[in-house]
Order: sequence, then structure tokens, then C-alpha cells
Amino acid sequence: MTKEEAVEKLEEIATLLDLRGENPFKSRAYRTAARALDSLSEDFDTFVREGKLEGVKGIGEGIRAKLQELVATGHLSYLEELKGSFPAGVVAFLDIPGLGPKKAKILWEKLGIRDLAGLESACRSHRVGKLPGFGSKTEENILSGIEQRRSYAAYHRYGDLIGLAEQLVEELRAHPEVVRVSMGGSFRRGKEIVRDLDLVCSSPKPAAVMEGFVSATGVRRVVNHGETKSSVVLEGGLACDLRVVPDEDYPYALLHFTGSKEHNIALRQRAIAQGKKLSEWGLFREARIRFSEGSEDAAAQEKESGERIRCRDEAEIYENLGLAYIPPELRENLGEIEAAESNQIPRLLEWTDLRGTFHCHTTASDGHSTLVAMAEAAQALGLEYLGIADHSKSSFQANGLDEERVACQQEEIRKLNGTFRGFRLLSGTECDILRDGRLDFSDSLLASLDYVVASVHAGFSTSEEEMTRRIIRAMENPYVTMLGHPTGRLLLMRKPYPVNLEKIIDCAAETGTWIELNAQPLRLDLDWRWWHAARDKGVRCVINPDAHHTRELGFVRIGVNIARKGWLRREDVINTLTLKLVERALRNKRGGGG
DNA sequence: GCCGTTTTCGGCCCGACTGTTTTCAGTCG
Repeated sequence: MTKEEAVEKLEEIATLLDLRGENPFKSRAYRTAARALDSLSEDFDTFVREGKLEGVKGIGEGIRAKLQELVATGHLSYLEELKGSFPAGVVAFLDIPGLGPKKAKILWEKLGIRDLAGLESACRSHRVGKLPGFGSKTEENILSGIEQRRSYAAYHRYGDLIGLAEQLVEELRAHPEVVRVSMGGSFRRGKEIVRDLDLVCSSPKPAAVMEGFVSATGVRRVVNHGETKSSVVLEGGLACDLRVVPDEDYPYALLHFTGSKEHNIALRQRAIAQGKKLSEWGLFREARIRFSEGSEDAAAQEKESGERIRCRDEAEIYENLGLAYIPPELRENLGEIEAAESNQIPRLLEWTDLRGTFHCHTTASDGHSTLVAMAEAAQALGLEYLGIADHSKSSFQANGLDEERVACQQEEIRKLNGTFRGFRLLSGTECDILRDGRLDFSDSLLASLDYVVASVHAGFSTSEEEMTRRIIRAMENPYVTMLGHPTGRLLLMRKPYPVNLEKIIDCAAETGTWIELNAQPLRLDLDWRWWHAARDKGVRCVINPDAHHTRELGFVRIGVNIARKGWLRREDVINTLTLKLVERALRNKRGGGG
């Protein structure tokens, strides 16, 4: 029994208790216990067996007994009993925005609806709107929620697929008949949302490689199984294609299957203009009709298919088209071909360029790891500094810190800093931007901190003008160092709030306020599409993990991928600066300089 | 279900918004 499994079971109990309409404080107790458990660093199984649960705050007698049962037997009878009182499909109602436990319970009890399909038809036949507390608007909202959920099921978040993608590539690489292998498609291009995974590999014995691929663990269904191309559906519903080619064809196939389609079209047009032809099978000198010498006989005409220009890798294909190598992240036909033509492709940011990061949470607010644990994890990652930015007091739901607790944390950080060598914690805050654009703390408190992340966490349903004004007002405060997750989007879950990003970017350039590239896989906010233009206006990017757990510090790597996609170089990103330089930058920001 | 200079009961985080009502319940962050 792993800690993660136990945490999941406790959270499941909490959800089911909510659905059953039990005392809300009871379900909260289970969630608190799940959180307490999650932040334990010891081996869970041993920890429970050795009776060490006693004394863990948030886990009392009752939950302790259940965890002991779980470790001893692998089962939790209480959870089984709860599960038995509801159709499993009812739990999915809670994923529909606007439906909580109370309404889900009513839908099941009064109308006997057991799953989303039943819910949909009940809304269409207007049976839902007749229930007390429900109306026609609710029906509409439920239907659009179901529709949204359905369309999103075909998409996956980039950050959620990295581990799986790396595993697939490694498994293929380990196959004795595989020569070269790479991920292709939109995943390789670092798109924040992907539909499926495309793998490309080379081998002298494609059939053997294919056999291994379709019978690999984790394959739920084989859609196509051919000599050179196969498609499978993996556990979890993700579609995955594999293309196997002879090694001499590999660079062309990889280029082709990496895309984007728009990039490929532009490359092909360029090839044609140069008297060449580019396809997934090769780059050819123009095919032409050659007349046999001395003969005008049509039968003597010899058709030549064109000679393939031998390229050992993608870089050589670009070279033969008169282009500098274009990294996959830039292949969107958004100016990269023109840049490559004049040798203006930038040296993109690398993950090893990062020296530190800001915007991390601890157990003081809604994080799951302590301040000390976060500091240790950051040092293990080789960072020189780590900024702590717990929530401010208005974020009640996230246990935001008030002035007094901020002061305590500052003191704690000050003491800890005395114990480090070559590493420093920076004390900050993720300060709420209030509805009128004021900040959640006074200027004097903000001034006492090393830096301030200003973010919007509430009041999303407002006009674009209002939201833009609100954020700009916050950014005009000289103590605001950076703007956190500028659009508030949650990929595949919540749309961005309405905001005029051009004005926000202009304001950032004027005030010298940094803009965050929030590297939480759910957010990846600000979107990569804005960064090239923001950079050209002189806006500095700061890549933050928004980590709520030590293991989430690694999110910065995903942030680096997105930054690359936004054409960012080392010099565009603040947290590539050394501690000494970043401290100077923080002071300069307050001095009004950029 | 947890917790305790309020200690074995009674509180447990708060406010805005939406859609439903005609004063408020449910949901969300």
C-alpha cells in the first residue's frame, strides 16, 4: 500500500460522504487527514505498521484505525460500504461545473439518474428543471458542462503525458532491432494540449519492432497493426501511433511526423521553389522528363523519379533547403522559416540555465510540504535560490496568511538562511489582487518582503475592461514584482478570465513588472503564443512552478519547454540570473528601474 | 471526524456569485 493510494482512498471517502449529505466537517476531516498523510516523507507502509500515525496532526483515532486496516488487509470496509450506497456514475456529476454534492444527490434520489448519459437525457426532456432548486438555466448549464467534458476527453495535457512519453521512447530504444527513435507530433513540438502521441523509429526489422509495440504492457486496444505503421489505444484512452522506417528514411519521416502541417507545407513550397521535392520519404532533386539523346521517339522518353538528397538527420534536411536548424518547438510556421533563412533562430532557453525560482507554497497556506522540505528539495535540484510565496489572507480557502503569520514566516526564513551555504530562501507572498485592483496587504508590509507575486484568485466573472483595469492597477504598485498566472486558465477545465493581454503586456513593459510563466501543467499561463511579442517589448519572463509539494518543483522543466515554444532565450528569463544578480534585479524593480 | 490556555462538547474558513427564489441554498475559490 503506497501513500498515494491511501491518500486517494481518504479523498474518495470524503467525496462520498459529501454525496451522502453527511456533516460537512466530517468529510473535511477526511480531506485534512489525506493532506496530512500526503505531506509525510517517511515510507507510508512502515510508518503505519510501526504505529507512528499517533501524533500526526489531523489524523485521529477513527481515521488511524482505517489506515491500519488498509495497510493490514489492503481493503477499507468503510469505503466499500460507502461505495455500495451510490451508483459509481453519480460521482462524475461533481465534475460538471455548478453541480455539487447536494444537487448530485437530488438528481440520483428524485429522478433515479445513475450516470452522465441519464443526466443528459433528463435535461433534454426538461425533467431536471422541474425539481425544486433547479431551473431551465441549470439544465442549460449541465448540458453545456457535459458537452465540454465530452469534447475535452479527446485531449490531454502536455505536462500529464511527459512521463508516459519518455517511458514509451525508452522501451522502444531498448528493443534490439531499433536504431533510432523519437517522439514526433505536437508532443515533440511542446504543444500544451495534445490529442495523441506519435512515435517514429528506424529499424532493419520493422515487423519485430511492431510486434513488441502492440503487445506492450499498457496497450488496451490495437486499432491498426501493420508492418510499418500501427495505432493503439493506451490505458487511459490515449491514442498512440508508431511509424517504423528503414534508417536512411528516418530523418525525413521524423520531420514529416513532427509537423506542424503548416510548417511542412511551407518547407515543401520552399523545396519546390528550389527545384526540389520534400515528402515523408525524402528530399529529392526535381523529377524531370529526360529525352534520350538523338531520339524524338516518345517511347524513348525515360521518366526519372528524381534523385534523393542524402540527409543523415533533420539538420541536414534544413541545411539542404538553405535553412538553419529549426528546433521542434518553433515549427508552427510563425516566422521560424524566415528566421532560419537569415540565421536568426535564437539559442533557446535550456532547463539547465535556471538558477532559482519564485512562487512556491508551503504548509503555511495550502502547500503539502514544509518550508524546510521545500528548501532541501530546491537545493537537491541544484537551485541557488527559492522564493516562498504563500497565499495572502483573502484566499481563505487556501488558508492564506495574515500580516502576523507573514511576519512569522519571514523570521523563520531569516533563521533558516543563516544555516545555508550557497543557497538562499527569498520571502515573498502571492498577494491577492482584490476586486478593485487594490492588493491584499499594505505597501509597508509588501515592502518588508523580498518580492511580491500578485495574482487574481476570485471574481472571474467580470468584463474584460474591468479585469484589465484591475490587474493594471495592481501592476502599477511598485512593490508588485511579478504578475502571477495572468489569465487564470486551467487547461481542459476552465477558460481564461476575460482580460486584454496586449494592455497587460504594455503595462508590464512600462512598469518593469515581470510576467510569470506558471509551469503548473494545468496552467502553463501565460500562454506561449504571447511570449515572442512580449519579449520584443522588453517584458521579462519568470518561470515558476507554483509548487504545492516538493515533487512539483520539477514543473519548471515543463515551463522551460513552453518558454522555448515562445522563442525565449536565457536573457529573457529572470530566473536564469545568479542569486547576486537576481537580488539586484529585485532592488532595481522597487527603485522604479527595469 | 478532529481538536483542545474555550479540554470531552461545540466549534470547525469566509465571502461572492448564480440561479433560484421572494430571503436563500448551493457552489466555488
